[in-house]
Amino acid sequence: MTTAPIRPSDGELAIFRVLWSRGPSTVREVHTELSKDRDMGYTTVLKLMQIMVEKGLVARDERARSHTYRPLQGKAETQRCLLKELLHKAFAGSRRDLVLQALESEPASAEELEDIRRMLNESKGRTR
Amino acid sequence: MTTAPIRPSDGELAIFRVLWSRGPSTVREVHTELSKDRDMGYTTVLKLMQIMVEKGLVARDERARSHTYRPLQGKAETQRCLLKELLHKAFAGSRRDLVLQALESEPASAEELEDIRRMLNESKGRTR
DNA sequence: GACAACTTACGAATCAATTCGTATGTTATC
DNA sequence: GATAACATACGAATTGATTCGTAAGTTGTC
Repeated sequence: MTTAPIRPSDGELAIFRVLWSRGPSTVREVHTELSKDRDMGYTTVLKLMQIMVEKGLVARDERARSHTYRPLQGKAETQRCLLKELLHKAFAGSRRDLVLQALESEPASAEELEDIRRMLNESKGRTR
Repeated sequence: MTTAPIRPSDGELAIFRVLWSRGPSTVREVHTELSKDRDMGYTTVLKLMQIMVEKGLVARDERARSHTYRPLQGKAETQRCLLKELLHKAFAGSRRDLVLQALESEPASAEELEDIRRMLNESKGRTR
């Protein structure tokens, strides 16, 4: 991908979440999935996904009657984009502070902390 | 602080940043500070800070002609709030993924990585 | 006291995101 | 082929954040 990732809105992000986990999906499938969390109309999801096509966030396959949508931005890519934004807006660019608060943001399980510690130590030396 | 932190908007966050670093400040002081980054009118900042008073984000001391504003939410508190939100919206609650992407979001200096690693190892066992 | 400089208050325009109703077209089934 | 079920298209209302112009009050200086 040559273009920089675009910061999706909250609604768009919710749709991305579904597309990332399910793979290419129809509006109905996405709507069904999202309905588990919050209550929203079918056409609301449809409209959002149409807008995402316009913005180039997703591609639409119109061959079938029910169009299929597929994400044009990767998950990791988008996550980094959002994190970078927050890093600058709320942490004055200090990754250290961000990680610190991330670990205190909610009670972390011992395993989770250990997992992160391990991951970090394994990447020793892998500085870009 | 008994009340849960409120998620500030981008503009509000920019003002918080100034108040956190300068301490209680007047609108003029905040405006001067923010003007270094982007161009915005004085009354824009004033209005924003007035809204923040209404929302209970800042307290206003009206004794002097130029009112003085002081943040009612702490920095760490607010950062955790924002991170928690992003954690759920974009990382499906996986702190591990969040930390991972945070470290790859931009080239991290060797010292920075080392610093984070140290911090993490020192907190060994401090699971809440 | 008149004037310049500064302050707050506040209404209103703008913009993006979100939401949904309604219109319209397609498919399948009887 | 009529009907029900389901699809897309699209206009429009709503909401929240942001922006700023203008009015009106206060202060200090000549």
